[in-house]
Amino acid sequence: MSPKPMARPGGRSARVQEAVHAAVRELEAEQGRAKLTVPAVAARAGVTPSTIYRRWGDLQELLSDVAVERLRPEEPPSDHGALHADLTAWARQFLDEMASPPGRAYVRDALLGDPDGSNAGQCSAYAAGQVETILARALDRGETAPPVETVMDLVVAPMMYRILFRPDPLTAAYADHLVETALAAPEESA
Amino acid sequence: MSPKPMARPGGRSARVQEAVHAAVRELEAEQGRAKLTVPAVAARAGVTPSTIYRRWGDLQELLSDVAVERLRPEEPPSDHGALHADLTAWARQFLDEMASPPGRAYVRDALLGDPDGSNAGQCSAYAAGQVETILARALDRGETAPPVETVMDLVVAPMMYRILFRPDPLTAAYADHLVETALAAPEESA
DNA sequence: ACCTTAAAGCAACATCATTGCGTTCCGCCC
DNA sequence: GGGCGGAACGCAATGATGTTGCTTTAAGGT
Repeated sequence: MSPKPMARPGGRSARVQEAVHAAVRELEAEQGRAKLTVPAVAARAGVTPSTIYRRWGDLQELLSDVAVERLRPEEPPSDHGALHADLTAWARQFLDEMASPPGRAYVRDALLGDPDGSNAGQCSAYAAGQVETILARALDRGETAPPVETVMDLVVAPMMYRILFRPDPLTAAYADHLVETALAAPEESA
Repeated sequence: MSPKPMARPGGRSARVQEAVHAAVRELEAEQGRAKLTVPAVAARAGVTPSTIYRRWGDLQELLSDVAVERLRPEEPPSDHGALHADLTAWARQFLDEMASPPGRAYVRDALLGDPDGSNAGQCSAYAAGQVETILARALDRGETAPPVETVMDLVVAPMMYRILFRPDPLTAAYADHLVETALAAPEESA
């Protein structure tokens, strides 16, 4: 649901949506979240506040929308020629991005203004898609690979849990450890 | 940080805090979250809105505060005489409570109004404490038990991840599966 | 019992959220 | 290609919420 279902996808609506999203990114970068308010975003985007309220409902939903867009992976995971190397590299990068202060903020925002959970589902789908790509490549090479669900449970979930629920810093070594566990696990799954 | 650090713990401050918390619970039960607003809570609690704004900052922090209180376990996990049975029973109950609509709401609230992450950390600490109790009992009996961190990573984290990021319903069988995995894991950890 | 001071009350003010109505412009069909 | 229907936007007024300085109360220490 990143871009809300637009009955009128082209032209002005699209321009407004882009302008508003850009305004959010700019204001966030310039003044931080505290100064982010619907009227402020509207002014920067050259739109009236009522437009934003009508399209997004409130600030949280708008931020959630923007956050999900930022969390969308921009390219498929890099190919290192072997499952273990691919997964390790991906997990490290994922942890790095998500555990960073901006990453944490995006995740929180995505979860926040999301009454039906569709934005959060989208985030999970992004990660699952990346993992899926890595595993499919491994199978293509003739390697044995665990199911996606196993990797989600053993690698992605622990990282996200710690990011959300624990203040402690996280290291690449932790990501490596989780990958080891996942690849050592029996091949069946939930 | 459930009860904010009160320089004046006794007497009126305590009464006000309790009244406000009670007002939140009542209004939430009576009218749902949509109608929950700071002035409304203040009116029900018999306080002025400014008191709430000063003590909690905004509605989200107040809700986070109340949510954490509700997530505090009320009793130690039940003792079934064996590690496997104890963990399975606890995991099922935990999943049941957290995956329910009110449970999801509390978790989200707790994460939400929590700039420094201390409330979220408290939630995690509650779960870790319960697990710790179960594992300590097992060791007392002479059973071998994995470290707390392993159980957090292999049982708690996957459940919370799915609760937060996926709309799909979760079953007791899933909790059982996670416990199996955790108890089958090698004894070392992160 | 007094003094100190954190915390609550009060009230005015600023800002934000909401809504009805008129206008614009997209997308479609003739 | 020109007009038609309707969705989305702009504008402006209104009500609700968030914010702040000053005053008053009462808890806790001396």
